[in-house]
Amino acid sequence: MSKQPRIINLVSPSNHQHLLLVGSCLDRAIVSALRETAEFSAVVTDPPYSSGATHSNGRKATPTSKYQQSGTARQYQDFLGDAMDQRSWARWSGEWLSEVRGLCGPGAYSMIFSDWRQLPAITDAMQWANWTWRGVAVWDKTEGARAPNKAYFRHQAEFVAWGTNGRLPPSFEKGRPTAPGVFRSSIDSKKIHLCQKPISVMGWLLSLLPQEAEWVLDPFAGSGSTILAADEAGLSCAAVEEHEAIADQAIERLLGKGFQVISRAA
Amino acid sequence: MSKQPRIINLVSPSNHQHLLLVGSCLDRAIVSALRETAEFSAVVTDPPYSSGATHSNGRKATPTSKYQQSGTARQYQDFLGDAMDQRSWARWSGEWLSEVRGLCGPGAYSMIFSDWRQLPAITDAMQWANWTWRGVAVWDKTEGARAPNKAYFRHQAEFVAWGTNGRLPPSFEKGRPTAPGVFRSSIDSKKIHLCQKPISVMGWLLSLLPQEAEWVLDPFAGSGSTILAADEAGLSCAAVEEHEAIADQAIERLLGKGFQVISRAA
DNA sequence: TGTAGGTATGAATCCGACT
DNA sequence: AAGTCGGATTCATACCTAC
Repeated sequence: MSKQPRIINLVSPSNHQHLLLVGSCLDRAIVSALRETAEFSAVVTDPPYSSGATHSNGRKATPTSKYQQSGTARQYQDFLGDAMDQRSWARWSGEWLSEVRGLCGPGAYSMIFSDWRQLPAITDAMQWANWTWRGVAVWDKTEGARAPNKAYFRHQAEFVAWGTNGRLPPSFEKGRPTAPGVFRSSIDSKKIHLCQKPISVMGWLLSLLPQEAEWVLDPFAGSGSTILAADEAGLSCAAVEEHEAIADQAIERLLGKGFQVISRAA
Repeated sequence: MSKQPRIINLVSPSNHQHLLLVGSCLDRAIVSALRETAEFSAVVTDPPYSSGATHSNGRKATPTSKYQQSGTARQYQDFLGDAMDQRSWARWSGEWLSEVRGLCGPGAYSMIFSDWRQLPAITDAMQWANWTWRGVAVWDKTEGARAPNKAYFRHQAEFVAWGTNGRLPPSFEKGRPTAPGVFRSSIDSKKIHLCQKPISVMGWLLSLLPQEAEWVLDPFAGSGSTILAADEAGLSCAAVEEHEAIADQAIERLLGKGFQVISRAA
């Protein structure tokens, strides 16, 4: 990993600052750049799942061939970190969860997407990394999910393991609505990333944050949905993406929404 | 445990046979009575969760003091098996899951309710007991259920870890609709058991079974919702309940629905 | 039969006081 | 000091009663 990571400084039409860092969230230079940025109020992210490994060729396949149905025209960039076995994945998850917790203030939230298969591993990893695990929220993808088999319940949900860095954040406004534990939203039909989350889903997660929250961290940025949702919620977001080509796609998406690049380092 | 467990033989208005066995599903006499009954097509159950909060209430002895909000007037029977720590609970779950698998035919389903906290433990236990874990279905209790904390996502879902005894059941009818992975249904307002599941929810689970299925097993019967749902689905159900008083409440409920006792053993 | 208003409820959770 | 106990909190919903 380079000593001087590529860092793109962005400003949104509504005048919030955001950061895109190209590299690994476990890289020392990235971590110190993040530490200089802010004390984060939340980690909201969708890590690579490394799932689907009942058969060995499921594990060997690249993500796009594994997760896309045959005949799908759209091509996605393969993303990194998806070929580990489950134990390595849990261990690796514990490491980045621990690393990002060090960048968070007390009472900060972590909200980590997971499919059903990795849910036990991610909740273990959260606890190893000293987050207080507090629940599992559900994104119901509704009709968009396909059934592999009539003998199956449709895998139409994704899960969000969530917790806090120690005690809960102290202050909450009166009259604030409570956040639902199940959120229904179909998958975006126009995606630039295989696992792209709808902005409404990311917005639902961010709705839990207290009013004082300022900065949100997404160590696996992908197409940048967290940045867009954070911006809508009046928050700033630092997003890390390891894959150059995916980071470029994210920047393109943000520029298309009227974001402007203020500076690039390295 | 007695050598001669109490066994109640019931017949429903639609003329299906059901069995209620009073005792533990790990008791030898109960297990051999079940073995003589049938080869089961599914295990559908809602075991005691032995769950609880991060704080002191979690260690309180009785389910009603743990799981009911303070200040509620409604009274329920406390049930057994809810005071284990997490390691014992996982181990115990593995044992009964293994025991009941021995009573099932190839391709039989297991569908086990869990709250968010025990979900990783129950999926581990399923796998230890040699069930093939195939997914997590979600019962969305809708807006009605809530924990009064604004810093929380509402704990409005219960989860169903499900799998099969080896390969999937072979034959499925053409044109059969697929079963949803998320099912919305509010809690029954008139419950006789603290954890009573709506019959519609149990019916959703049973809708996955192949047409040839005949007998369903519920090792933690509680108020007998599985029996009622099985009867509606044209299945027979053998239900085991350890707590005498709760078994009596279940019988009363079934008699109220027009079920008749044909015979009682012991 | 329909509508409006009142009330009890939730497989909790937190905090602080007490032993 | 660590463990235990008691009471406050929360709001959308379903159900009941009154009209």
